[in-house]
Amino acid sequence: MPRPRRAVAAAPDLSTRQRLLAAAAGEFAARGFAGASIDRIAAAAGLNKAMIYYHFASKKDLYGEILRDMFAAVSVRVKAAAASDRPPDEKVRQFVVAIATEAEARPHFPPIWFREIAEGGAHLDAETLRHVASVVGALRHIIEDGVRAGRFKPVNVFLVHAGIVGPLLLHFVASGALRKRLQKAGVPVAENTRDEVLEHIFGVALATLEGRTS
Amino acid sequence: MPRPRRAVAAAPDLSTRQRLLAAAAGEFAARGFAGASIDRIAAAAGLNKAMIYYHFASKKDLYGEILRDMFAAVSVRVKAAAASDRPPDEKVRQFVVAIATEAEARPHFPPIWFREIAEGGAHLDAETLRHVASVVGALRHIIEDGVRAGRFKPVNVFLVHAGIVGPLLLHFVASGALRKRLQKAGVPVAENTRDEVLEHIFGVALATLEGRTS
DNA sequence: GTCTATAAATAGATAGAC
DNA sequence: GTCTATCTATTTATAGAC
Repeated sequence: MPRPRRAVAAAPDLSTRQRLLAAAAGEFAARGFAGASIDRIAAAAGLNKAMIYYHFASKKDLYGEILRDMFAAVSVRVKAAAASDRPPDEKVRQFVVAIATEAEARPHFPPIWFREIAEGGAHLDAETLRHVASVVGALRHIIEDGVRAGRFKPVNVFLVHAGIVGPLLLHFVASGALRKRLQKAGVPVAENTRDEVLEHIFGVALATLEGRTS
Repeated sequence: MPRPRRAVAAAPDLSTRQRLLAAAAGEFAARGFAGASIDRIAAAAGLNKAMIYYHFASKKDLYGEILRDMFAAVSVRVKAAAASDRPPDEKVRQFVVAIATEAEARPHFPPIWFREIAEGGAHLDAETLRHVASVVGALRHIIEDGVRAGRFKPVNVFLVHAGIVGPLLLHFVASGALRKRLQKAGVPVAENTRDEVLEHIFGVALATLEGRTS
């Protein structure tokens, strides 16, 4: 049911804008920034490409908005995990769940993240970089709290971060087209449920932090 | 000092071909398949773009050769690890070292691998897919041997694989431009040596296989 | 807000001289 | 083997009608 009347005249049409953002996310995920086509994005949104330049300043700006949304969402959820009053191991679990939840909410997230890593973060603007930084920062706080509580060893943040994010993104990305391709090549791809994978990754991170991995 | 005379007339000029392959690897790593430009590859090799079509059938064919070289090299080294007569834990260490060694021998390897994962392996031909499959297969054999010897628990291959390859590639990629970008954003990027990272990843994999992570 | 038409640059690929 | 010149399609982006 449509709202009976527009509240204010100036408000931009969110529906069109978000259709463009959704179509763009799919295109950037499938082909990368340089390979994505403004024409294809517009067509996928059922619109004309002139509409993209009506709503966004440039292809780079459009891509930047998608990146900002992704990392802002992760940042918020991860900081909430770090700020919770649960014990250290539960915070680590929440950290893993935070990344998984936002990745699942955006199918384009894992592939775009992978590509952005491959490009050395070339398209991350200052604000997005702060969000990325705050994700690592939140994990560092979780570890430091655990160390203070006598539960964790002071393991390097980047090793823990890579041990969580690497396998997690790999799982989500490999659940798609790559899985089918590998199956056709004779690789017996196992059926891990989402919860099994999360529990495994959490268990590995906890073992690392509790000093059971060396 | 140039060789005094060409041995056989038909032999293709390997030097030029390999200059093109090296330049292409850099371009594909930096911009992805769709974003890479034949013109830029030729210019980076100090040659003309017509030379690319003299040595390769198409852009896709050129990219395919780079992918095949990468995964063939990893496959060979990983199968050697699986076939060695060392104890199970040493085979796991060799598996980690195998991936790291080939990644270090090719700076373009980690970014291209990440991008190919993001694209669902869209550019992997049948032969390259067999190489990828054999990497997972080798790890599966290592795990099965360890289980038979009573040293490992029967952990899912893909979980172990993701736990090794994810963090490893992340480390190599994040050692480049991304590290500098994050440092400028205020993230105190730690200085992990190559050996520390490898030892950590090996330790985590071993803990997983020995059932110390749950 | 949405469209068509178009500009201007660049893409992959080929022809043909040397 | 290596080059210049060129073909054709596609690219990002804009102008201007409605």
